[in-house]
This record gives sequence, structure tokens and C-alpha cells, in this order.
Amino acid sequence: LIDSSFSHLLCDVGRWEEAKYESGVKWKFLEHKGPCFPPEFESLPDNVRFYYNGKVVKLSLASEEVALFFGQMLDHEYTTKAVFRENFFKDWRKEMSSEERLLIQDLNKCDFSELHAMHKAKVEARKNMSKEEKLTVEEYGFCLLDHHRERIGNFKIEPPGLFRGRGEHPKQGMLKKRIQPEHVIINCSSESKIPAPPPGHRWKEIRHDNTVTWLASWTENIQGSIKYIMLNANSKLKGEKDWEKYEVARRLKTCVDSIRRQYTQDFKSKQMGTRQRAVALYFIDKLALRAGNEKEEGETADTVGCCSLRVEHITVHPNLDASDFVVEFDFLGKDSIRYYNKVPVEKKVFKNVILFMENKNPSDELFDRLNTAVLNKHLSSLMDGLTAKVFRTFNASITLQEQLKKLSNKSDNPSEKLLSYNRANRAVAILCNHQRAPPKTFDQSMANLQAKIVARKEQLALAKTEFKQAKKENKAKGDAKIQTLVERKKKAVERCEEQVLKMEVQATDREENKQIALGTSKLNYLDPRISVAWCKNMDVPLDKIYNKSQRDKFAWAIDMTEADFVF
DNA sequence: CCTTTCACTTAGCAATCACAAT
DNA sequence: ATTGTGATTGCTAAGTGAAAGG
Repeated sequence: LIDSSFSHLLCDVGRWEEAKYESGVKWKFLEHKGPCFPPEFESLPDNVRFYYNGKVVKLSLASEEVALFFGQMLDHEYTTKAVFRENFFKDWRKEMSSEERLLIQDLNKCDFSELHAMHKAKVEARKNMSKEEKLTVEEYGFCLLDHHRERIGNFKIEPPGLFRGRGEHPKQGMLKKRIQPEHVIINCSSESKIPAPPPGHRWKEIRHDNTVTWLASWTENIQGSIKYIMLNANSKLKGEKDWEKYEVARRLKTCVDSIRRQYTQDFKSKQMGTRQRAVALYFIDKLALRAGNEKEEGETADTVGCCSLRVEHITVHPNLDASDFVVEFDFLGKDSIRYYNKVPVEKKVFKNVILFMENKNPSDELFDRLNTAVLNKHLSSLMDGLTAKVFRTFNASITLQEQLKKLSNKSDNPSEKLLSYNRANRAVAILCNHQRAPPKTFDQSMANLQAKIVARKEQLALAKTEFKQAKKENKAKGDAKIQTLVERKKKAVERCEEQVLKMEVQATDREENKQIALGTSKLNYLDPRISVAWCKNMDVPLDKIYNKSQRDKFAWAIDMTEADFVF
């Protein structure tokens, strides 16, 4: 049965025919317009030339397009990387005519600067228009799902370009090919209007699979993986899944103590596999590490999660900085973000880690008897629906709840409350290692803010003296006019004080947030009901915490949550 | 059992927008 | 009106984990 709180998502006109939710059947009716294709490439104007070895070379249409991809990226660091250049040049040559291939043998002799300049000019020109976007959204951005108009998340086919992997990706610079309708599978209801392919084209396949949520899909040529067009996060389908995810995490709360007791027991198991499983689980639980599926070597950047940790990623310290049994982690995780942490662990964990490292090379797996399938199989036997990633959700949400309780007071002023919320959010982001590159203008904007604070403080000092002056005059010959002046000056002082405080809090918040990304945890790990309840308890308007799209995404939580909600 | 495929969530960066300061 | 900035949105890569395939 669907929770009644979903009603506004499921039906905004009239009543339910039937208030029942058949698990497994995702939808009954799906109609859409199909994906939006990027414009075809047209050959460059004659005044935009490509030079090889100082001489103008008129390229064929296919190789010209690829050359433009490189030219567009010229001021990006990518284009200086050896792997990127090598992959690009190899793929570019595949698109060249045989004459071109004969002539163009060295990327270093290529001059894309006119292509680059044209691209920059185009970007500039687009700034001054960009209105037709709205029409596209209206036409392609929505679909009909179970007779409700729903927003589609990504309705555009990804345009061709050069693959930009993260970190040291072995395939960076490779040509990501243009997708034609002939590559695209459409999924819709058999009784719906079938989306029309672009003129002169046909779809690869029309499918009517109501057990999946995607509207269209195609296979991408770099990794051979499937790309999907799916609904926006504010849709019923995504909202329900989100709610389910947090409900599973809340169930973990009821049995996490016994699971922790069990893996602590397992630290001394006679089975090596069991010990490894226990230690891995300890790390996943304590440090919110990702599961760490195996990856195909040479296909992706070399990154790891818990189960795929290698000996070279950890260092053991019997004691370090007044702590005993410290394990030092240093590895690249998802998106090649570095995880660096020195963690005091239980003695038994420490001894086990040393044992797992014995007689191994640095490049050997730490948990050689364990993988994510084994771990998850074990976890599902402990609790229905439990997998490694649930621990991340659970620990993130429970941390937010605890931190909010610890940090915030109802008597705080609004900006202090907000700072507390952000700090609680930050504690989670640090736990989950959600980092960002410090903004390029960070130091400058920090200095600007400090200057503003100084200026405002001076203003405050001035306001204070004026206030005193007015009071003195009032004492001397207090007429009504002076009386109002005193009031006015008093107000000015208060206003200044308030503003200084607000800016100082803002400065603190920003400084602490320099390298931390709060968005990811807010969007994916924190049960929104915790935040909604906190806002109710603290009398903080919800839009201080969630912007419009976040409020839409969490509509289900906003609707169902009362102030007494506990995760 | 192990590998591959598939569907979906999670992730950081880039582009764009909105709004304030000038 | 212009410009600079932080906030928001868009993009798509990179994970997880179940199911299918061999």
C-alpha cells in the first residue's frame, strides 16, 4: 500500500480509482515525445581555417568536426595531457580521409587557434540570446506517466565530443561519437502515441517494458555502457524510490547494534574470509567507505572502494600522535577524489590488518578473500534489503540528526541556526569525503567579505557615537524631536550589530566550507524528513535549507513530516 | 560459480542564471 | 545598463548491486 502522504504526487486531480500499489509494476501508461537530438554539424566558414605545419588545410566534414572538438577545449588543461592528446589524435585520424591521414601525422604541428577563436565568439553570441531553450523544454522536457505530466531529467541525447574522464583516465580524449536515432531504443506504452523519429530516420527498437523507468536508451562507444533518459528527481517514481531508500536505512537503525556485535565477534573468526568480511564491514560502518566493486583494468581510472583496497593504500602505525593502533588510508575513490585519513582502530582490527598484509606485494588486494558480492550476500542475510551502501545512508542521516541536536538551540538567532545546520551537514560531507576544488576566486571573495565586515564595523562605531551624542542631547533638553532621533540612532546601532554578526557567521561558514561540497550529501544521503522536522522545531523557513528544486525533489518528505519525526 | 549486462544512484565540474553593487 | 558574484541547474561520468548468461 502506498503511504497516503504520497497522494499529492500520485494524483493532483480527483480521487484514486484504487489506492493500491502493485509492487514490481512500475507504471501503467507512459507516453513521451522521444529524445531531443543535438544539431548536426555544418562545415566551418571559410575564414575559420585549420593549419598544419603553418599551412592552411581544408578538412573534410567528418575530420573537421573532430578538430573543432579539440579546438573548443584548447584552454582546458585536458588538451595538454599526453594521454588525452594521444587518444584524441588516434581517434581523429580514424575520421580523416586517406589524404588527410597521410598529411597530418603530428598533433604538435596542428594549429586549432582559429577554431578556438570561433568557438569563443559563438559562446559570446549565445549569451546574448539563449531563449529558444524554453521551447525545447516544453516540447521534449515532459512526459505522461500514469496520466500525470512529469518532468524528464535528461531529455537530450548527449552530443558528440571528446571523452573527459575523471582523474588519470586511460580513455580520456577518445572520440565520443554522435548518436543517431538508429542507435536509440524507445520505451513507452503500447497504447501510447509512439514518438516520431527525426525525419528520414528510424528508431533502433520500440519497447514496451513497464518494469523499468527509462524512456529511451542508447549504448555509448567509450565504455560500451548504456545511457538512459529518465524522469526528473521530483517525479513519483524517483520520489518513491528515495523514500524506500531511507526506510531501509531506518530499518538498519533497529539492528545495527547486533550487526556491530557480530562483526566484532568475527574479528577473531577461524575463517580468514570471515575475518576479512568483518574488518571490511567495520571500515564501511565506521568510515562510510563505498563498497568497492572490481573494475576492469585499463578501462577506467585506477580507483578503489573498501573491498578493492590494496596493500599500498594503507599504512599501519602501532602508535601515532598519542593514539594506538592507527591505520592510515590513502587512496583514490570515486571520481578520483583522494581519501586520506588516519584512524585509530580497535586492537583486533589492527592485528587483522597486519595479518591481511602479510606476505603480500603493495599491489595485492588487502581483502583477497572478499568482494562486494560476498559481502552483500552476507548483509542481506542479516537484514532484508541490506547492502554495503545502506551503511553510508544510515551513518550520514544519523550523523545529521545527532549533530543538529548537539549544535542548534531554539534560542539562537536565524543566522546562527543556519550555521549550525550547515555545520551538521558539513560533518556528514566530511564523513562521506565529499570534496570540491576550492573555488578559483575563493581567496579574493573571502577578502572582499572581510573588507565589508571591517567597513560595517566602522559604520557601527560611528552609529554608536551618534547614538551616545543623541542620548546626551536628549538628557540636556529632551524634546520630542530629540526623542525620536535617539530611537532612530538606537535602531541604526542594532541594525549594524546584526549585520556584522550575520556577515561574520557567513565568513566562518564559507571558510569552513572551502573544500567541502555539501550538495551531494544533502541530495543523496540525508533523510529529508530530518531537515523538515528540524525546520519545524527551530522555526526556520524550509527555503533557507532547500532551494526550489530540492523542495520539489523532497515534496514527499515535506508533506509527510511532523516536528516529532525521528530518523 | 563467475562474468557480463542492465538499471539505477551518486558525483563533481561547467554553464547559466539571478541578483546586487557600481 | 553593466559587471561581478554566488547560487542553481545541467551534464554526464562513475559508482552500486541485482539479474541474466554461460
